[in-house]
Amino acid sequence: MSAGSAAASSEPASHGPGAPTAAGADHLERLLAELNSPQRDAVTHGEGPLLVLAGAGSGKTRVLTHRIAYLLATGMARPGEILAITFTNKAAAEMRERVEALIGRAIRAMWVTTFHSACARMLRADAERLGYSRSFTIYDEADSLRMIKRCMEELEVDPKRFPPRAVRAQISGAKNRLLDAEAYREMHGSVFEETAADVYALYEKRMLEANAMDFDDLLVRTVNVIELYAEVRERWRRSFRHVLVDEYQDTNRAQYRLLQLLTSEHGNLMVVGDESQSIYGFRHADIGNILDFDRDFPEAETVKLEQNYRSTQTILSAANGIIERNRQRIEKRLWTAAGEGEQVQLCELSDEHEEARWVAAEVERLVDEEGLSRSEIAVFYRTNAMSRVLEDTLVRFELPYQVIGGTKFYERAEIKDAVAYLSLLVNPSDQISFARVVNSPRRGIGATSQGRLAAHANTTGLPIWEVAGRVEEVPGMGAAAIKAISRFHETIEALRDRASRAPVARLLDAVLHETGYLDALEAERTIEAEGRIENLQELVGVAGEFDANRALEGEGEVPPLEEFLQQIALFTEQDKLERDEPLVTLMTLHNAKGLEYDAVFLIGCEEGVFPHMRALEEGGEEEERRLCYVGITRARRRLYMTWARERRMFGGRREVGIPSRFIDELPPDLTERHTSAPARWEPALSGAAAAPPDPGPALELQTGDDVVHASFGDGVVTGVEPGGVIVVRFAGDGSERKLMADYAPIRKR
DNA sequence: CACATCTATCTTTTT
DNA sequence: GATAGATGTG
Repeated sequence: MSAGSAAASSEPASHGPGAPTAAGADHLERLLAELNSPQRDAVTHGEGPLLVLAGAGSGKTRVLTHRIAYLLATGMARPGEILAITFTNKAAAEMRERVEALIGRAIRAMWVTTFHSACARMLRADAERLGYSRSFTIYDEADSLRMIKRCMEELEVDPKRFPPRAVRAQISGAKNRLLDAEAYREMHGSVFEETAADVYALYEKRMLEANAMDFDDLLVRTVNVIELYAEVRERWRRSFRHVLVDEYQDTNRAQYRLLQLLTSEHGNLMVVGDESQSIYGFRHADIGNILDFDRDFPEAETVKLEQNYRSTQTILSAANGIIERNRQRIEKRLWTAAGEGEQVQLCELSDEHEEARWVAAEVERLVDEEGLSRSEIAVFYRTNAMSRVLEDTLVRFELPYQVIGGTKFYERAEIKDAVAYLSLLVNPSDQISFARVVNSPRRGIGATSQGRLAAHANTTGLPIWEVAGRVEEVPGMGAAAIKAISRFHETIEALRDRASRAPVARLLDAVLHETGYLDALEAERTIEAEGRIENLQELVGVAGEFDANRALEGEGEVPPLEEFLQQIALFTEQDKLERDEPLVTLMTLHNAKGLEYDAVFLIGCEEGVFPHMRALEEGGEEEERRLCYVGITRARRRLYMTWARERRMFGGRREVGIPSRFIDELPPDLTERHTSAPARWEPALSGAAAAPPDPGPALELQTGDDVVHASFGDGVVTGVEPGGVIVVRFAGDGSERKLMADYAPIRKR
């Protein structure tokens, strides 16, 4: 602790490590002793750009945290001069904690955040230069899509011919390449792209009027303001003399540009990443950023971390075997000092239900017989929809679990409503939030009246809230609507009066009561409404926590409500990952990045599912393979990969499952195959090229077939009913029973 | 204007 | 099998 404060109070050195004090030297030695040789090279790097190619599990967080501690301990940087960027808020919090543990004290002045949070924070200071107010609202994807639909309506674009989602994808893509509407228009020429350009132009106009930014805007506007204003540029460059970026392989062009703008003078940019784990290309992440780092920053030094501290050699060899097939990569081979470990278990099941049961049974076995904690077991799948069957099964097995991702807390209607109320208090121009809450609960302000309000706002250029304040002036507005809107306006105005002073939790509570929102829910008297009320209470709880933290840390410059809204707008699901209770964790492969578990199940390894058909169509085979690599390398000791011979997609169609190409790409001697037989799992030949296809799914039974039941003995099928139910009369006691053909322990004679 | 019912389409992955 | 949009009814 003494070393840390001594270093911090010294002046930042403009050169490499100076002569530390005796205590400092001791501290430094301890800091470096915990590292292997390439890790130490990275941590003790002097000034200038540095690329750390960190294979999975090679200790990249360790390198980052030690590097920061090193910068502080040597006096190369003061805490306020460091900007460290991570992928999720959770990763950021963890990194801050670990750095603080290393240097032995809290360091509030240091920025450790995500790209989006950092940008939001910078924009709070400078958005006014771009015509936004500092209290701009952050629109999530659903909000921004709503705005796009509105713009399309206004331009009379047929949403059947031009799906709003596709238009939004175009706009988002353009922004990520830092193209504004005009630049985009010049580069594209099809009818669709022309239309997208029109929508894009109007969208930008309406977003500015609404004082709102989408996720892409946060990055783009930050780049804009830094490019346009020399004083802003200078301010941030001076602030961030050392910039460190985690998961660099997932950065896009806008983020790259931002880093370039911030660091081009001093060149103190350290990026850590693994091109083999670049899995956000669909969101315009550019793997070229990491592949071409040494070209973009010619004086860059490169360090490769290949020793893995997480997994068994078998798991690493499996991962290497897969990723080797990619062309877009930098040669890198993971190795470990740990032993070989267990073979990779491959299992073919008849359908997704059997797959889920098999996974559940194996989880149970791992817990009961191998002594694993449930919290050390995870199941990964390609798409969120695949969690459903699994969840049903885990419930039946009474295995406590948590799902990360999927329908998120902050996407629930009631939560979005509550947040929209708060947004409207802060930002009266916010059209989308206005539209969301104006008639929720029902106030008799329907589509017609809302349309009139919006139209009047658009034609006069007045903020929607102004217009609502003078409804009488809106042409065509009926008397009842005028009254309802005026009342609504008064309610919100009264709440706004308190907004700047009151703690967020109390304000939210007042909002929910005084707008009649809670009353309406309570009046519903349904279980669903009760759940909603509970969710809202949880949100009040979140706000209370926020208030408490704020009181603890002292007030910032930003009003509490604004800060709260910004924080939850950029909150992600990973952030709430629970590690205390022993729960089996279910999530998509994308969510799995950066995590590790003793045992990992990768389900749905079928062509078309994983690799996903649409990804393949878009030429993303290599990215799918990287996704597989990410999944495999999450496992410490045990890895299971399963596929189903048949799977029901979107509630009906049966799809025939062919084992994923990734299964075939695994080195055969590392694997052990199992195939579902009607009753049991028999290990097949180890590493056999392909298990002989089993007699198909459930046995096909007809009336008159003779069957044997494990406990009831011989019987005859007397009926076949829909839903896989068969009726069997048993010879033993003459009883007739209904059985599930798929699940009952029966076989044909 | 609110609510119920029907339908088409959907599923990648998310800061 | 869920949801959003369209259509119909009171």
